[in-house]
Amino acid sequence: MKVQLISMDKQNPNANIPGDTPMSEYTVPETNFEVSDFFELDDWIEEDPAFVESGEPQNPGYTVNEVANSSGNSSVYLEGDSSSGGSRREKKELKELDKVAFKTKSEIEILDDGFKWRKYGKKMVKNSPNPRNYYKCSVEGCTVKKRVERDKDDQRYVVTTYEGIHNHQGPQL
DNA sequence: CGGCTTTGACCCGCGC
DNA sequence: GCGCGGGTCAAAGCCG
Repeated sequence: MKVQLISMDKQNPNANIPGDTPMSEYTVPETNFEVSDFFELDDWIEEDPAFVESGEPQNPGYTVNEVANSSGNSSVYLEGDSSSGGSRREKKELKELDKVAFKTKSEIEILDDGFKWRKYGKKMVKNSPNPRNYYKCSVEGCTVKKRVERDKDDQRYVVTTYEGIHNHQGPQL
């Protein structure tokens, strides 16, 4: 599983919205923003062959996933079961999930990335004095998850980790 | 009233 | 086998 760290610091002027950059570390001049503002995810990675080959259904998914996919392993997240009785056991279906972490300098950790999230858990982690929050895309059928926590070293930063692939285009409908 | 938070309990994998 | 760490569930409350 891969984790990409993208740090954004308004101090750095040489910011550039990725267009075809290697996505390792970007610096975006921002103050208070919305991820969706500078994240032209759609054209950030557009048609990643690997992504396409992974047999994704309808969707272009979200960059986040594509980024991860380009890392080499495609992942198919099957929650397997939308019927009743589904339980956590279903999860074994999961392959390796791709993850992408964003590190953002921000006061608030609820950055609006255009999707509607439903929080489903909070946890205090050992290596950090800060809690970690768990969110899930509230679109039916979409199993994308997101985790948000403050950087333990720099509380000014917020680390957001996306996991999974959206099975729908834009934000919730 | 319906959807989302909250929060403690529960579950699971892993290391000892 | 047990305990710990981390992730998830779900009941109840909150808020629009």
